Amino acid sequence: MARTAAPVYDPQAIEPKWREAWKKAGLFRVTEDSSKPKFYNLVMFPYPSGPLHMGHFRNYVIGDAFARYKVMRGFNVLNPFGWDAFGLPAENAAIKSGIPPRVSTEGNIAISKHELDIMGVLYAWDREVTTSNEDYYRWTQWLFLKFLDMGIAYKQKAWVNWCPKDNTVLANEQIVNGVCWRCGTKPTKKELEQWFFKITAYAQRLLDDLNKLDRWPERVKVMQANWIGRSEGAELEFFIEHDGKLRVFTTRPDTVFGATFMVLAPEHEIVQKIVTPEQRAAVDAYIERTKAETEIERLSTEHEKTGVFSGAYAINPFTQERIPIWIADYVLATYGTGAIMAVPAHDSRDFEFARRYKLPIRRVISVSREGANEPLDQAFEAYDGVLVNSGPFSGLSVKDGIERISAEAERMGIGRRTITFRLRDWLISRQRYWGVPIPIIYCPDHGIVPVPYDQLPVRLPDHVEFRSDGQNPLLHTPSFLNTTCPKCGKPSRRETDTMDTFVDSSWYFLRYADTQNETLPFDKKKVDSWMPVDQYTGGIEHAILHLLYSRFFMKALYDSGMVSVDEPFAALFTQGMIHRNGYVMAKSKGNGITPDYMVEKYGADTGRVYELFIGPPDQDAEWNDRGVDGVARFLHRVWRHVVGEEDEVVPGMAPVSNEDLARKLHETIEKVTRDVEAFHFNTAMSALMELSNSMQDYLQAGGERNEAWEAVCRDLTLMLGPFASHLAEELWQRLGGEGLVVFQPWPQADPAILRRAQVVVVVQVDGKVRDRIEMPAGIDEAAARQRALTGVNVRRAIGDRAVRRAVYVPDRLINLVTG
RNA sequence: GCGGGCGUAGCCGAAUUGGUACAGGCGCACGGCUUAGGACCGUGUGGCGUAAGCCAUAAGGGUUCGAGUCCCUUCGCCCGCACCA
Repeated sequence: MARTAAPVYDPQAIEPKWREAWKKAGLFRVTEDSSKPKFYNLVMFPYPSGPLHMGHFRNYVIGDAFARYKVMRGFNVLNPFGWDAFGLPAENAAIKSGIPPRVSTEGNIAISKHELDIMGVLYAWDREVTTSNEDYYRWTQWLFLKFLDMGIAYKQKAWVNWCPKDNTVLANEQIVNGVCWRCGTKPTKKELEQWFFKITAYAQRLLDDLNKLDRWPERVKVMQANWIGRSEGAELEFFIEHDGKLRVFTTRPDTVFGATFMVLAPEHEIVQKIVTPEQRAAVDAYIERTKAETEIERLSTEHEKTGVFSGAYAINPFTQERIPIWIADYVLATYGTGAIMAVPAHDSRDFEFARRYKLPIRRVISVSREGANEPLDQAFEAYDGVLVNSGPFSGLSVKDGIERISAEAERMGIGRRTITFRLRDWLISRQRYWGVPIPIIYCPDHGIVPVPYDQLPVRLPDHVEFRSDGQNPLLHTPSFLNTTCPKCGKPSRRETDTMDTFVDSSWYFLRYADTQNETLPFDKKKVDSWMPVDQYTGGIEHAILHLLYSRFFMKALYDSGMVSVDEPFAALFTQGMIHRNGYVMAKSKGNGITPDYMVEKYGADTGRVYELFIGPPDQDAEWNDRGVDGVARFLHRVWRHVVGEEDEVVPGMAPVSNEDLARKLHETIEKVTRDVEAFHFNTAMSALMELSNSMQDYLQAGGERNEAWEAVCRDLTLMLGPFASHLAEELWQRLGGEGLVVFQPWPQADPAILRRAQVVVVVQVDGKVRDRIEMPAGIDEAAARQRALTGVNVRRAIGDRAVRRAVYVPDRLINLVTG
């Protein structure tokens, strides 16, 4: 038992030098003119909040491992990183502490960078993008002006969601479960002049092109489709008695004969015009009441439907009946036309409302013509019925009824078929300081004047006074506020609103292609050579917001001719979150494991491999401190096998041949390759552990550390390259390998070695396993059957019955059927 | 309510196309090494049974030579949307 003084695995001693080596070798420093095929690998860039924990690192480790793997597979890999650096936390901190956002943000970036570095997560740092830097946000402003030119940026007075805590407006997408996505406060309503992007102009394309995204998770596409919310139907006009008309949107024009009243949203502008003197007091009181209600209360399905009669009547254009016009907050001002025709018999909400206010309910759809006048105890909403009580249309199917009544409304000049989307235009104004200034000037003579392109950027002043009342400091910064009109030179005022930070993140992946450009946001050729992103990895929380906005940007830029593809992300992977002690790992929960702790206790590689091994990457996973120990043991064992010289022989072990070990190696190469391509990193790590176990068996059975063994060591080392990257480099060097692992070709499985001479065929009798017999590979059915019948167990299981037939799966299984 | 997904050892989880259920890790047991160790190294580990074998993938049924995988019913859990006319 020779005990030589082989060095032990000491991660802290070896890791720093390999990080230096990668940087020195220019890992991920790329240009677009390469003979290799391009691969754009991207992880969602973060808001720089300072210290990172291992929960954050799942994303970065997956991205880093995949990028390194693709380099080894011979791709020219663009693997950039940056910082989504504008945003409220820095500004709120400034109000509390007085530290300017630019200072705290830069500090946080430095801290985060350090943590990425010590974990061996490396990027094309020469392409780093920081959205709060002038050389980035001037181009965000440039794109705003471009959108203005294209007519897809506009300013409008609107009732908007206002977060009283953050003191700013919110886009519809930023209200999650009825509360502010950032701070959880219930938003209120305010009527303000605001800037919008016309994302609704792209609704149909955003919906249709989801079909192109065959490498996106189904659930993300479903969420986006639901969010876009396309509805086919018709707009119909109802005359208001005495004066005017009312347009409604309905998906069920076939039920128009059952419209027994109308409902307006309280905010509908016609309300004030039609309300009668007798009802005025009641209507005003009702509107006041609904204003006081929060969005969450009003939108709840449990919320009992309330309303008030306006005093006015409309005429149902098909029945000529006088029907009352009500005002109720279950109708939303922002969807459709803000008004509906109520068909209580066939809409559960109208039904509930009619019951409460004793309004007539008339059935116009029935399963058959006979059941026409049976009373209903709930709305009949099904599409499989026939029209009844509908004049000349009675007897038609719902489908035909929709067609014919829509056509008739068009002929009468009171309606048209139309499509409505749930998606609203994107409200981008924010009444806050730490964001991209909207490049607009208000001139007393010329009104809204865009800042000319060549006068960009509109600089965000660093020295402002933060106010405890939360008001935008820009309003109180004369040097920013006061300017002159670009058209006439008169004293004018700047727009003080800044842009939603989701604007910044809607195009950062394009800037990575051309970060140094000083004349344009990006050069078309450079962007075209990298886009689309081949693999995008990030959190599911961006399923709608960021991913929808970026798709919109890409389509708008495609239309402007600035880019040649109209979908930004060809493949999307959304990783699950890491929990610990029952909670999502988070600084605020105090359950975070820091990279510094991991590096100090185990080394970066153990942390990297554990992040990959912890479970299926698309699912949430529980951090288990003992599981980390298991991974550490695995890496130590690999070291012992590859570097060590100790004798590991255990008496009595069955010998493992070099051939068997080589086959295991090539099976592993095949499996790890397939798993990594499919993002099954957990099973890829398992496969590497299995190979290590086989190497252990080989040594314990007295296998020599011969040339064949060394070949196994080399390929295992290469396969560890993307994952336990530092360890792999060290092993590679000790094995006498040339250059860096990350620049070696990924090992290839050799079919000749994979091929077995002998295979174990499972023998079943009537579907139950009775034997396993070694047979020559490629054996035909007749021969396999003959051999299968030789087994004692098999013969006993068959007994005196006859084998009626056999099902043979070549080289794997034969099932003898007696029944 | 609508839409999507899931249910496998004590725990996290494996299982191309329907073809040996439970790979890998944790935990546990035993052994080694140690003054000692909850460290490290090794061996074993679904249940019942002396064994042959039988039973096991939420529950029940179906299709099939064969079902964790496909179909139906029920139960449970998770996620998304939720008065969108």
